[in-house]
Amino acid sequence: MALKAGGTRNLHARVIEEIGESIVSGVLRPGEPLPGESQLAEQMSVSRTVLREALKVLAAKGLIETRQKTGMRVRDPAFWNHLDADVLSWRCAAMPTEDFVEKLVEMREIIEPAAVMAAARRRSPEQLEAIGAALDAMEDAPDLDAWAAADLRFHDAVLVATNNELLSSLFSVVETALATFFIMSARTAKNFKYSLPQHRTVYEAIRRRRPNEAATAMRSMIADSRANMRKGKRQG
Amino acid sequence: MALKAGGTRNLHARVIEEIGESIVSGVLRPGEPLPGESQLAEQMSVSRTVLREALKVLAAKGLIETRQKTGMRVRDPAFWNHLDADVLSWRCAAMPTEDFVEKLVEMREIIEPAAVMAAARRRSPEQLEAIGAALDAMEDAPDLDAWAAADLRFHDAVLVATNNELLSSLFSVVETALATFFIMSARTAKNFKYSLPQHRTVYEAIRRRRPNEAATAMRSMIADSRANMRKGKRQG
DNA sequence: AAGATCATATTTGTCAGACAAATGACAAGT
DNA sequence: ACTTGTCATTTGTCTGACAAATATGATCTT
Repeated sequence: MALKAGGTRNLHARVIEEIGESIVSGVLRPGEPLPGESQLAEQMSVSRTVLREALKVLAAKGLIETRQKTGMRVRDPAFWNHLDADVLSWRCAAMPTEDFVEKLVEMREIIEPAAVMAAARRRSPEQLEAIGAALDAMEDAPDLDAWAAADLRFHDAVLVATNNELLSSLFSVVETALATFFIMSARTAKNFKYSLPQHRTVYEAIRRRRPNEAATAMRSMIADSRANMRKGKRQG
Repeated sequence: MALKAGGTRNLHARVIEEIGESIVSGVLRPGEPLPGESQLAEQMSVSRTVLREALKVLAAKGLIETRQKTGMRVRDPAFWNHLDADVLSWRCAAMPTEDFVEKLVEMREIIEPAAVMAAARRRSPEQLEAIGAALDAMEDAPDLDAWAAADLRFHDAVLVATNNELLSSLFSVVETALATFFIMSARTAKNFKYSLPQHRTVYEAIRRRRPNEAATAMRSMIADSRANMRKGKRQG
């Protein structure tokens, strides 16, 4: 959610990020043995205690594997928790290749139409209202940033309305990763197309409990979003 | 993947599991402050060092939040990494309610049809062969366990063939959680319906690069699987 | 010479105690 | 009533030590 300020975090957080990024970005290759704890701790100017706390977290994310005497090794990417928010963000920071963005967009194309269908069936009145509030915020948005923020809230509200926390959790992970690219693209796209009418169509379909209508509207919305990204890419 | 043997793991692993399960199962309610580190460490008969390593991991999973002076608090479930393999498995251990299984099945219904479509478009020859190998293993399966294992390999091979590690990662998390319920159900279902023909249809559709055929076959497969679970439930 | 067995050194795992930094709570002053 | 400052408590970090595991190489056996 909030952008991480790089300066005043705890030490282990910095260590986690530094090593994690090195692994995800490919600086540390899979199978490669890392230096011993003592050595690595000294190298990073932290105590072994702090380093170990960081290593445990990285192990929990599936990035490394540690055995006594052998030391630590970078695990094969197949074992990484790709859906971990940190892993994903490190990957975004390191690998802004179109290939990866495509994978994220593909996830979104799978999740969101299914999500609006579920939301149309199961949303509560309060959840519907939350979606409507985000929609209003988009209409009143003074600038692009406010619009993007409200848009995110809109999609988030829809996902919450599915009443399936696995689904909303998945979306939040994917979406925060996509948001960076999205904002980037929106900024560069001169003739950016605000897809408010489609948002309203989605909202209405959810309100009237029409799963199929909601899904088709959402699909066309995503198609536009994709087009916007392409446009931004060409101009950037 | 492998079942965790409870006995000889490292201390912090045990602490992680114990606290994590307590949180996910609801014994420790959200917002509730945990005892201080020193006290908690003594209470669990481990050093503060070990306890802290465990707490960092739990914090990385979004389960707890720690601030100086205030201590630790259990975070609201909205912040949990529901897609974390551990969180999910703890939840399965603690909450075998039908409600939760429904959510898992819903995820599967969303993921798999989309996945086979992607696989039909992008699979490599090697990936196709892996799917076929799993299919053969299912045909030759001597007992239910072997059949279930091969079935899992089949679905896994399909997901890998999407060439989208986010998708396969998601599936592996959901599926391992579902597997426990699935095997349980299969055991109790006397007239269990082996859906091999449908598996073959899926395979053929992927081989011939027919996304839509693959998707419909997969959908009917999942529908049968769901019916089997219901059947098992009634008889168990 | 080849293989099995064992000793050892190295590395992670765990522990205990200390101090630093942050911060909520409360007292004091305006 | 509000601000300010002190204080105590809790987490954050460091250090050094020992236990447990195990890869490596030496030694012994065949």
